[in-house]
Amino acid sequence: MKRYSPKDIEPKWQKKWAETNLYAAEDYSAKLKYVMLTEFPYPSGAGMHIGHMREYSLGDIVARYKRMQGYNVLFPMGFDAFGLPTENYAIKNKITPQKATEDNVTNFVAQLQSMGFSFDWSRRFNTSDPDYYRWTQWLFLRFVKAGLAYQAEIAVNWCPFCKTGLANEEVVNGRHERCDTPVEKKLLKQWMLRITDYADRLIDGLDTVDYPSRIADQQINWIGRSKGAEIDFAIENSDTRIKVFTTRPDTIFGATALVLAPEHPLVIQLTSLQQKEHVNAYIKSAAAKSDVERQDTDRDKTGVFSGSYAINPASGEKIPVYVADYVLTGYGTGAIMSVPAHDERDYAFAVKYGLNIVPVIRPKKAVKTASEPVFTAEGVMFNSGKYDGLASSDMREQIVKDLAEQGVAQEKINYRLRDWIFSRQHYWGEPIPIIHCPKHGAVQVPEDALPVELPKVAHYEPTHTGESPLAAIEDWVNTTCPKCGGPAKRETDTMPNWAGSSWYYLRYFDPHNAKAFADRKLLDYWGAVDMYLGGMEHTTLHLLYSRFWHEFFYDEGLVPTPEPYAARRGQGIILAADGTKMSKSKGNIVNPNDVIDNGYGADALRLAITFLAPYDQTTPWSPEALGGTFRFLQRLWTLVNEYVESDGGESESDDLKRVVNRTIRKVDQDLLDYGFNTAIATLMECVNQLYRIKAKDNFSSIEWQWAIESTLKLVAPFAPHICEELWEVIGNDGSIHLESWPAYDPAWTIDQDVVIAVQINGKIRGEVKVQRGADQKTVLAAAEREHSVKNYLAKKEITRVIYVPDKLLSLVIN
RNA sequence: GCCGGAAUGGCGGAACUGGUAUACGCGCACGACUCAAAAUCGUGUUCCUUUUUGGAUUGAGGGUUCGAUUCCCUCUUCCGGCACCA
Repeated sequence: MKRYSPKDIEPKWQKKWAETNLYAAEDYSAKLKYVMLTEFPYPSGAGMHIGHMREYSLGDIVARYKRMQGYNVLFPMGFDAFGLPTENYAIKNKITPQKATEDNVTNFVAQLQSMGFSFDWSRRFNTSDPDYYRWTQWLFLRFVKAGLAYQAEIAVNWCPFCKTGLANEEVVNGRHERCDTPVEKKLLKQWMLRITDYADRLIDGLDTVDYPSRIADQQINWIGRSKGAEIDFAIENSDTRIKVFTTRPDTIFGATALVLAPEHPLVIQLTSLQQKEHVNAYIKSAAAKSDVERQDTDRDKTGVFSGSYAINPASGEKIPVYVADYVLTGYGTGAIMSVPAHDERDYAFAVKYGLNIVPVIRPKKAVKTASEPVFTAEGVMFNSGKYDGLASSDMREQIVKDLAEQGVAQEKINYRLRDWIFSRQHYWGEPIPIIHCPKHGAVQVPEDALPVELPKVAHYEPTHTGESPLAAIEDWVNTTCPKCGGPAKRETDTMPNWAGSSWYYLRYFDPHNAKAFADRKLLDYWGAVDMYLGGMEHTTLHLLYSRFWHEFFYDEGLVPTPEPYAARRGQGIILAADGTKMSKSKGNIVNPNDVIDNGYGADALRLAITFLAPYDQTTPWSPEALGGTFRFLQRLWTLVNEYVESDGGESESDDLKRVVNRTIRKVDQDLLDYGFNTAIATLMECVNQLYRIKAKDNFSSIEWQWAIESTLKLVAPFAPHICEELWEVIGNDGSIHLESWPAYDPAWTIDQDVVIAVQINGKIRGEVKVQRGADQKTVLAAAEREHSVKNYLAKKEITRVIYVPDKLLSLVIN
């Protein structure tokens, strides 16, 4: 018998699968389609570590399982090639980003192939291919045409290290999520996408798809829909009105001040002569603060009196107008009514500046203990004129209605979500297909002139000026206006790296189409992605962005489904063995190729990654796990080879049928539930059991052939190389991966005899073996004969008997 | 502060709608094979006490129940997300 040597068999089958294009998906098959999508990787210089391989291993298991179940499976792979890391890598290595991408992709493909994943490589593309980004540009122009892409001069989050503007989603705690540099504000004219128009759809659409609640909740949280009202406050001795947003109109009688963000456009106008100096100084100091400082919630509230007064439209009271930077510009109206008695922040501010604190809501039930200074819950209104004695929750809308009749209020929904800043001041991205004409303004590049290709140049380093390096490439920038033919300049900003990934799954359906981003008939055939597996860290970035694009495309009639992904799952992160994140700087990255080259092979690695923990759980890597999965494969290898070499008689074991039928049932169920780790445990148990049975039984030609073949089929999605090899060893032609998934006979998954646990006063005191389906009387009689039980029953009276058929007998005695 | 998730042997983890807690794997111990080691195979392995018997045990405390890892209440710790969003 040959030894199990992955080094010999794995490359052999990888080559054969590639040559026969074994895993190619068919367009328009009579079979049911199944699109298994795993997030495509960013081809960095560092290569992939085993964390990446978790995602693809899981996707591959499902893809192979579905294929064996008779689905026409599309399991594609491509590369999300545009973006900063490649640009930085290229600058560092003094090569072009094009070359860097090519090198990195070659490396990535080799890594993926050495794992034996069943991707349909014929559909592969890079988002940086002009044939691909042509359609990214084309789709962007659809946003422009629909008025969902617009230019605005705004204070963007600027990363001084990466030298580019960033989207809201890319800033975490005031820092750039990729490089951890604190972001600055920079006033730039930017292209924006109106994702806020889709805020409600992005929330409501979640009801129609199968996402884990933590993913859905996170998106809902991020969008941050809150219902409230906008209320106008008149300024004393002036026609000016200040609009505030509040979710608690019911507390309006307690509003004892108006507070404006320092950036509010009316601040200057409202500032009195005496206060001018103070207010100007305050605005200046607020502007000097970084986002990190301003977002620190522990910070003392600061502010300054403007010198003006407003009139509370409900109470008619005169209240002071303050300027304070705890009020944010860019959310709501940038102004609030301050209700110190019922809001923690307003309370802290009021205490510091000596503002009136007027309670207007009290708890429904009188509380004996001293009430807290701030009462933020619902309650009963008082100090509130005609609303006194009514429930605050009931009156919330009524007050708005009443104020609306006076023309000073309206209902309003606000979102935390901001529009998506879509311009980046870098070379390595899709050029924004716009030409700026002195006469016609921003003109769209005509469809037949797409793609607007990136010029191939030697120098593309980012600038400090906020301008893209493309601006310096004169013969590219200077062009003619598509409308009038006069001299014009190209837009020099590029798209963010989230652009290409916002629609890539659609391109897999028709990757080589030169006439459209994808043929409509193919889009109709493949439909929504059936399962999308990816990282939790993309929930409020890529996943949200691509849902937005897709929902827009649906409205434009470009795609057949309102949502892109019918189901989504997020795999957990694999940490280093010490429980910290794998990172290049710590040098604790585990490279899958090292594991493979060490002799364990891809199959053992795939099993180890999957067996480690539930797929969605963050878990530390354990190198020892490889030993276990390798031994399992070795045992499988030996078992099958011994079977081939033996010439037994008839099988005399019923256990054989039982074990295999039960294994099929359990693995089936586990794969349905994504219980990959328990599926592998079941397979290990199965092989162990087969060894035990074999020791007492003959290897017969029929029962054992069925048992061995079924077992191999069950293991095949998890460890594809060894099963393919053993499939050949036992004398089969063709690939095991195109075989049909084994079915089980339910009759053979149950035992004739069952062991029944006997509890006495809640404690297990013994067990009895009876026939399946035995009645209570029989079991009780058997239990009473059982000597371990007998002692407890002596001289006692059984007061109650609970019998769970085939499982347990519970006796209560006194 | 708000939203979500988790806590089970020395370790990773298992346990269906409340029904024999610790499956599977790692590690460890002992044994077989070997001159020896590795590899492989076999046996054992929650803890305490013990010859057996017995007792305790799923982060802590309480509750419901014949019976709770599972349901309810209170609390602790950890992880992820959001956060001066009015």
